[in-house]
Amino acid sequence: MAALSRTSGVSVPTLKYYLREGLLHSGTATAVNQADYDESHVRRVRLVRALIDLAHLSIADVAAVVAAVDDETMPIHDAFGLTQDAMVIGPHRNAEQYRLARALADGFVARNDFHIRAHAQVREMLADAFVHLSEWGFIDLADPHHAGADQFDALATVFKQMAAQELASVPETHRSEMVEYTVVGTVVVEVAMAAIRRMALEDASERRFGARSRR
Amino acid sequence: MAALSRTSGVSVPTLKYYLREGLLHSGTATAVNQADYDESHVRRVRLVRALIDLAHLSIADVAAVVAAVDDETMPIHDAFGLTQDAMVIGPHRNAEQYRLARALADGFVARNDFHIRAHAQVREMLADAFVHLSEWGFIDLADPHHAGADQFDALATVFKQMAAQELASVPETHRSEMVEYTVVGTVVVEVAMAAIRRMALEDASERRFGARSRR
DNA sequence: CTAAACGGATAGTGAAACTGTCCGTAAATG
DNA sequence: CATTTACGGACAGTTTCACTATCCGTTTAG
Repeated sequence: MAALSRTSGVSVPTLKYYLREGLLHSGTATAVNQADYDESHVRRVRLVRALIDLAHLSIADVAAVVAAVDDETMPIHDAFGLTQDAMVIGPHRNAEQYRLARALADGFVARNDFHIRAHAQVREMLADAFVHLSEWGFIDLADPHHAGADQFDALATVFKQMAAQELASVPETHRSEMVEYTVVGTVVVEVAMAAIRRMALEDASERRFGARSRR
Repeated sequence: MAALSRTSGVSVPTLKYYLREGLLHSGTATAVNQADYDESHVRRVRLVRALIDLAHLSIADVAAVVAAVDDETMPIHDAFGLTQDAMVIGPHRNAEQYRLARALADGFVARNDFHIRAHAQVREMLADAFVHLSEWGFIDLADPHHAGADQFDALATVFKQMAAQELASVPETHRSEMVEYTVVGTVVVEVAMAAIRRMALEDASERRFGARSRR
């Protein structure tokens, strides 16, 4: 366990805590007070830290994700869906404003032929984002063909291609490793994309407002 | 204040707490025990909740953002840069692995002609994401022309166009409103994009793995 | 043979984000 | 005019979360 702590950079007490909370499967016992941790444990700790540090998930949500990863009877696609639901950002869900946004989100899904579950939480994630966007005047909930709509549809096309490529590159190994790979891909690429977009925004801000800074 | 609480959906004690922590400017006092809150306060609470709920910022980080928003002497572009630094996700920053990733990130910035500050925290955000990506075999830190590199360069091009359009649509109003608008745009559009990408991933997962679920 | 390390159980800690209570004043109501 | 109600401000209390520290019996290396 000390070795696992060293390679993962997580303290031994914290590893024990993860063990208790079901985030980490126990090692194979070699004696009453000795256990071996292998490569799968290293990957697991990395997964947990990625979900906590990058996706800001709570311990309980991470537990839900790893439960889906570890359930060997659950097909890959179903496990992936469950993990996606656990990782959703933001619910607001008050008022009829939300219902409008939800309808807009469902329309978006249908228009772009996304094959996703009817109750996929990501629909609410998008609807919530729509609520915020409308509150600030980025979009108009009442108008399905608002200014930004084609912008989002264009993104849908780009992301569909990228996602197909990403899923195609998932190695055909053991089921749980494949689920882990897709889950990590979801959150880490998301952060990388966010970083690139923020760079583009700072660049654009420099081009539009930079001159004012240099009096 | 009760009215502000009603329209914003945030409890009165919480608003008082935000007032104490400097997240909310006080209203104009009409008497010793009476203060008026206007539209700017509603927007401010919305901004705070967006940063907390969507960007997962801590109260302290939100305070840093609103300080930049409120400092009327600070040019828009500088304020935006400060807020970007406060919103960064993820630092890892251990080992030489990180230095490699940072070099890769800087190369990416230069190659795509991003005009961003040399010490912009978003560089570390991207480098951190690169570390995670390499740990899982998505990219190879040693090889600057790894498989995913052109993928990211393509995103850079797309995001540059989107960012230019987004910044161009910032209304020419008061300085602080313009900064608020860009900050909110950063985080909310990010969530919307993440949702769309996750939809694309679930869609791709259905196409690749769905058949296995239906035995 | 002894001392350090191990795994497991349980209790404790510190920070963060609220929440509840009290108070003096002031406006609204009858 | 009297009284109830709401207000803003100060400050103490609470809850949750993510760890962290301490014991304990075993075991294994020196």
